[in-house]
Amino acid sequence: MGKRCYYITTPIYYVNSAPHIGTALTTIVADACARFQKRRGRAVYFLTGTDENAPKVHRVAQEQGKPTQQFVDEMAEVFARTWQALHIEYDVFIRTTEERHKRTVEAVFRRLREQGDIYRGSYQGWYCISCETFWASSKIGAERACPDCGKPLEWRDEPCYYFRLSAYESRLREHIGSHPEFVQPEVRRNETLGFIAEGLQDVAVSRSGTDWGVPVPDDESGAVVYVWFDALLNYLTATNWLERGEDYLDIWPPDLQLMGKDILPRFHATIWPAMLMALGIPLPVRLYGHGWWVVNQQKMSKSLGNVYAPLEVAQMLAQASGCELPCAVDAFRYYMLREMPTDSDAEFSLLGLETRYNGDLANDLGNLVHRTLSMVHRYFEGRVPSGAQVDDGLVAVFRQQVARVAEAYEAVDFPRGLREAWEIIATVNRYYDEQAPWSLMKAGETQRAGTVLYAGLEAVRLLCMLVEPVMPAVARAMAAFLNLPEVPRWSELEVGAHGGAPLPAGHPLQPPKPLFPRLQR
RNA sequence: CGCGGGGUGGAGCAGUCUGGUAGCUCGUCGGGCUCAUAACCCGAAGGUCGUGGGUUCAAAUCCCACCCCCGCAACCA
Repeated sequence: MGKRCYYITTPIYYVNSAPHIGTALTTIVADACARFQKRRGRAVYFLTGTDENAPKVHRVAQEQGKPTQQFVDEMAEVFARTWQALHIEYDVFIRTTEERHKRTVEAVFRRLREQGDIYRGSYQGWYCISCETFWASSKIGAERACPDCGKPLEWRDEPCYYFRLSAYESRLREHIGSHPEFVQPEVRRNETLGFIAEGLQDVAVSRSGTDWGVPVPDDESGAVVYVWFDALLNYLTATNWLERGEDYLDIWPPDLQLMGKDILPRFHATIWPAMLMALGIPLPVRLYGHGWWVVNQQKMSKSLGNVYAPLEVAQMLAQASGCELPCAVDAFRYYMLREMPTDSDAEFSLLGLETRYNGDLANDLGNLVHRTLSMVHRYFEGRVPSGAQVDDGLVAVFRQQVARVAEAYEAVDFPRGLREAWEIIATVNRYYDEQAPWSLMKAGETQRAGTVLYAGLEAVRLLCMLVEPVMPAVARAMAAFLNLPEVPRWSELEVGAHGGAPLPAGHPLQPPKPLFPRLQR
C-alpha cells in the first residue's frame, strides 16, 4: 500500500500548564493547513496530543497533591476540550502515556541499542534534586544554585545511555542542504545549518532518579527514557508503525510538521531525523517553525502575568461584540493567522484583535456579505438574478486571487493568503461603488444591476471557500446564507458559470444578518 | 567573543532573493455615495527605508564597515 494521506502534525504539548495562545497558534495553523488540504480533496491525517512523560509533569502533579496519572488524564482532557472549542478538527489525539506509545519507544530503544546507535556512557553535570533537572554550566552562576528554584546544585556522575547523534552530522547537513523545503521558513533553515556546523555531540537519552516515564528496556538501574527521545516518537506511534509492517507507509512520512521556532533546529531538524535515519525510516517532507507571540515586546510568561487563554479571549470578544461564540472563536482564529509570526516574533494584543475584528471582519467581510444579500433581497426578491454573467475583468481578478491564496496557504503563509483573499473584498466594494446597482435600479436598468449583484454573490461564494480553513464556522454560515448544502470545494472555483453552477438563476437565498456585529469603542 | 535574525511615515507590517516612480492596514484630515454593520469609495498630510562608505546611468534592494534591538549558545522537553 502506498502513501494515501496528507500527514500533518503539531508537537505534543507539555501538560504542566494549560493551553495558551502560543500552543493555540501552532494548533490553529495546523488545523488551517489540514482543512485547506481537505478542501482540495486530499485525504488528511491530522495528529496532535500531549506529552506526559516528563519529570516536570510528575513534579507538578505532586505539588498539586494528585496521583500523576490522574493529573495527566485531567490535563489531556483540558487540551482536547480546548482544541474542540477552537474548531480544531484533528484525527488523532495521542498521549505518550498510552501503551502503544510505550511499546514503540521500547522497540526503538532496543533496536538502536542493538545496532550500536545507542550506547552506555556516563552523564556528568550539575543537578537540582528538587527539580530533578540537570543544568548546563552556562546557566549557573558561581554560587551553583538552581536557576529555577534557587536551591544548591550537586555534581552528579551517573551511568546513562547516549544516542550517537554525531554519526549523522554529515548526512543531516547534506539532507538539509539538498532539500530546501525540509526546514522552513528559511530563517530556521539557516539557523539549523549553523547549529549543525558547530558540531553535533551525542545526546543523553536516559535519565535516572525518576520513576515517571518509559523505563529503559532490559535495564536494572531503573532509568527512564529521556522525554525528548520519547516525545518525538509519538509521530511514529500515531501511524501504528510497530504493528502495521509496511502498511504504515499509507500515512508515513509526515508531509508537514508544525511547531514553534524553539524546538525546530535542535530537536525536530536534528535529533528527530537522525533517529529516523538510524531506523531506516523515510524523513518528514517539511518541518515548519513559526515565531512566537510577544506581549508588550516581552515573552509570555506566568510570572509576568501576560499569558492569555484562547477560549477566554474568544468569550470576551463574543460578549463585547454580541457576536455568536462560534464566530468569535473564528475571529480569534482569523487574528492568530492574519498576524501569525512567521520569520520573527509578533505582537499579540487585545487591541490588535479588536482592530482586526472591526476592520477586516465586520467592515470588510461581514459587511460585503450583508450589503450583497440585502440588495439581492431588496431588488430581486432574494433570488439569484437570471441571465447574469460576471464581468470579464472581475473573473480575471477572482481567478488570480484564488490562485494566490492557494499558493500562500500551501506555503503556510496565512498572513499573505488572507491579504490576497481580502483583495477580492476590496475589488467588489470598488466595483459596487463604480457600478452603483442602487442607481441602476432607480434608472430601471434591472438587468445590469442583476449582473453586478451576481458578481457580488460569486465573490461571496468564493470567499466562503477561501475563508473556510481559517474560519470554518463562518464559512458554514456564509454557505447557509447562499442556501448551499455545504462550503464549496476548491475544485468548484469555476467563476460565474451559470449552467450547473452552485448559484443558478432563481436560486433562493437567505436573508442576511450581521456575522460580526461591530465592537463599539 | 561566536552563531542566527531584525532596524521602512504616529503604530503594526509588506517590499530586499530576480536594483528602476516607496506600498499596505490602522489612526488623522477633506470629499463622495446611500445598497450595507455610522459600514463602502476617492483624495490629502506624514518616511533622507539604523549610520557611514562603495558598486551602478540607477540601491530600501548588491558589497564593506559601524551602531542599536532580539533570539540561540546544547540536553533547557
